[in-house]
Amino acid sequence: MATKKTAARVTKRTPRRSVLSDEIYDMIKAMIFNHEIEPGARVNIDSLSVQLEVSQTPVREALARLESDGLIAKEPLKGYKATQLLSIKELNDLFQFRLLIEPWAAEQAAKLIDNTGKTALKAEMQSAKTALKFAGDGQFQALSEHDSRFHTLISSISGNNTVADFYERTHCHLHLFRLYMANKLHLIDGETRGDFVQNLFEQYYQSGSGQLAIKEHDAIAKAILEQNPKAAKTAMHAHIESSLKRFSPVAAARN
Amino acid sequence: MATKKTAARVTKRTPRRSVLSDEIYDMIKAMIFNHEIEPGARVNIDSLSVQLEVSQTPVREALARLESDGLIAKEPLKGYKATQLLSIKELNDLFQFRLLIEPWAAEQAAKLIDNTGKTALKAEMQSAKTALKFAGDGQFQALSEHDSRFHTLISSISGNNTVADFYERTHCHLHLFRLYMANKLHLIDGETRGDFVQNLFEQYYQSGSGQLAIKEHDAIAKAILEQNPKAAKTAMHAHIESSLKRFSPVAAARN
DNA sequence: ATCTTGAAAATACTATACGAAATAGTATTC
DNA sequence: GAATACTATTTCGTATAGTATTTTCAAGAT
Repeated sequence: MATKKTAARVTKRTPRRSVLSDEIYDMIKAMIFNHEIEPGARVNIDSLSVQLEVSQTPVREALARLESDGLIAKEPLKGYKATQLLSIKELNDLFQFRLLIEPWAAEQAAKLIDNTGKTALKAEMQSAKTALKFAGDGQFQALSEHDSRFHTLISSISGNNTVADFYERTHCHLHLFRLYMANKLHLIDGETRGDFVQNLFEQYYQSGSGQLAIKEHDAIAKAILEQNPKAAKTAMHAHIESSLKRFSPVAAARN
Repeated sequence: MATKKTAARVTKRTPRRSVLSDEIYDMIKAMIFNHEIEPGARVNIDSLSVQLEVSQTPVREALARLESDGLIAKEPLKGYKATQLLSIKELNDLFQFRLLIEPWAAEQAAKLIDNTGKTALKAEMQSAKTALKFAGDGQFQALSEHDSRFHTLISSISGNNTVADFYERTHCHLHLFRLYMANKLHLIDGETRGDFVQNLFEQYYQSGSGQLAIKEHDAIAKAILEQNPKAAKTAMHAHIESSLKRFSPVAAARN
């Protein structure tokens, strides 16, 4: 009988990856990320649960969390809808917030980094460079993902979990990626300001600023690895300001 | 016609206070706030729904939101439990974070405040003083609520909604109040270190530091009302550091 | 023609019951 | 005494039904 039970257990379906509602949360977030759910679009619980082939319960929990993340908004008795793209002011506010915490985080990271951290930081920079060489069409996405990991890594090395946590909660790379995608999609739709937008991206992200961002990351990483707090702080500050300058025209094109 | 419509709406049963799950969210948060749900205690969906006399659905949504607020932790397949009290490190991290954003917010507030803001700020200071005169037993709670409103107000006057939002999400007054209450309750339970704790609170919160905090608030409010950004920034910085000093021994007593 | 209005349809919200699966605790076997 | 098997409890997800509210839209009133 023991054998029988064991056999039964072996044949049993995979032991359950995690909690379904967490997976649904990630899935919906991804849908927002890549415009499967467009900014401002209504999010219907029923159709989502049908689409994802789960019941409403996990969908509801996921949406509740996404709401408190500020990624979707709830209007009582009217339902959820994806939040709009960042306005110019919101973009500025967000980057001002980042300017308050991230330069400090970089400074701390330079002070406190250990060998594990150094290895991780070097690895991230290395993998980013090789990935960006081949990314091709998905280059901006690859850049965005690297950017997210890079900043997350530094804030975690800072040793202050509260700061690291709040950086995460900005979901800034998600917001920036949505801005990028929104313009890109308009381009595909063949809007007349296509040339402007096209120029913007080719110039800023794929050839120009993509490389520029990596250069800025290099400067930050270098300062941290050399344990030079002042330099790390300045480099991070410069990077965030420079990044804001790159994104402002994109947001402006939509406001 | 318009009249008729209005009439019909009036006779109709109350248009529904809001969404139940929002109310439940507030209720559970309040239960955490005042130790009806103790730190680390398990939170059972079923019993909560029975206790609050609602079904499980709104409880689930509320708990999902509370989790992303960091007030409740979820262990997959084991359920929810209230988070522990802040450790010394967490307290330090939290206050470091506040030091990064709140002095800046005070500075901005001093630059940008308008008449509406001035009126609100004066009113808050005034009502706090009168409330604290009469509060008696609930003095610390009154102080805590004033503190929360005061800092929220300033961060909102700063004009940066992202910063204001993230200040809110620290739930710092809730965490501090829990620390306070935890010690207070132990006192009631008659623990032997009662004298120590008693002394701590009588000295720091009810007579001493309660007044001190108000004095510090006064200095901040004055600087902002006089539109002196530099002074506002330094005053806020000093206040947060001083506040941390007041709470550290409390947290230390529990770690 | 514009504006109400009011029913039908769609959707959000809540309640409830059930089942599958995992955890935790207890008993049993070797 | 340790590994195993069994039981109880609890979480997690599903399904479904019913109510409340918003939305839609076409007929009727101004």
